[in-house]
Amino acid sequence: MPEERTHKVSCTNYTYELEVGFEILSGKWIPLILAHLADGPHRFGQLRRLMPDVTKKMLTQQLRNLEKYSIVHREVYPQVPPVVEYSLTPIGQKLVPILHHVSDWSHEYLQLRDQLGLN
Amino acid sequence: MPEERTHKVSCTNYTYELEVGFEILSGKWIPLILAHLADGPHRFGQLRRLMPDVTKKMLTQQLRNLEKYSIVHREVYPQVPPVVEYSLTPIGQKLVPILHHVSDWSHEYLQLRDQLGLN
DNA sequence: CAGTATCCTTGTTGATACTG
DNA sequence: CAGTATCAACAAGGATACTG
Repeated sequence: MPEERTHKVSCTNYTYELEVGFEILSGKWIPLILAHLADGPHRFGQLRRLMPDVTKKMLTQQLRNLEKYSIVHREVYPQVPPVVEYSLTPIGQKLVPILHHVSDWSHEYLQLRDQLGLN
Repeated sequence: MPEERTHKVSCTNYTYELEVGFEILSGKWIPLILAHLADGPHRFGQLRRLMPDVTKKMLTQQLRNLEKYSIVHREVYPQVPPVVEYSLTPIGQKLVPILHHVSDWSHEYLQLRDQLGLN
């Protein structure tokens, strides 16, 4: 149980930080990429096989964004053919519990909708 | 401390639920709207004043989406002029801790970037 | 293997004017 | 007050071909 918040949730810092977080997390494949990297470091080709619907272009683009934000580390082993390994940075690791919470919430949400016979 | 997960995070159900959650949360003004509704029910005009950068069209559109997903309840009081009040549903309430976590994470993230002198 | 480059389609957001 | 309707602008994503 987290400690009670005494300030209104919509104070300026709070909403600014909220938007920062969601901006980093926004992107069609970002949560999926993070979920896979949460299992450990992966090579580019491994990620591609885990996410067959994502084109190389999009996978590269979103990984580069995550790298720019220091969420993901990109390690290049200069070999021929090249080997590139992606992994979560320490601050990236700290996003993982949030992914769990979202997944848990969705689970409950989907169950509720089933119960009510919606959709 | 949440209990240890024994399954790989990227198993099918997990990733599906992850995407459901993030789909509901996606939309430029969604987190902000939810943050304000977390403080209690608000009328349309109140929300507008709290979010002056959001056009009426976008505010309506995103509120209607949240209503469609049963995250938000829309109560119309048939008066002239009309009064419409928006509030979080029970399952919508359960999203609030996730917003807190994202904001907390961002706070830590921004501090770290400051420390490292990045950006 | 791990990308880039280019072009194109689609989805999202915004500006503005109008309404019960 | 709480919206709609219409159109325009822009951003995000995808298909395909090429490369060190």
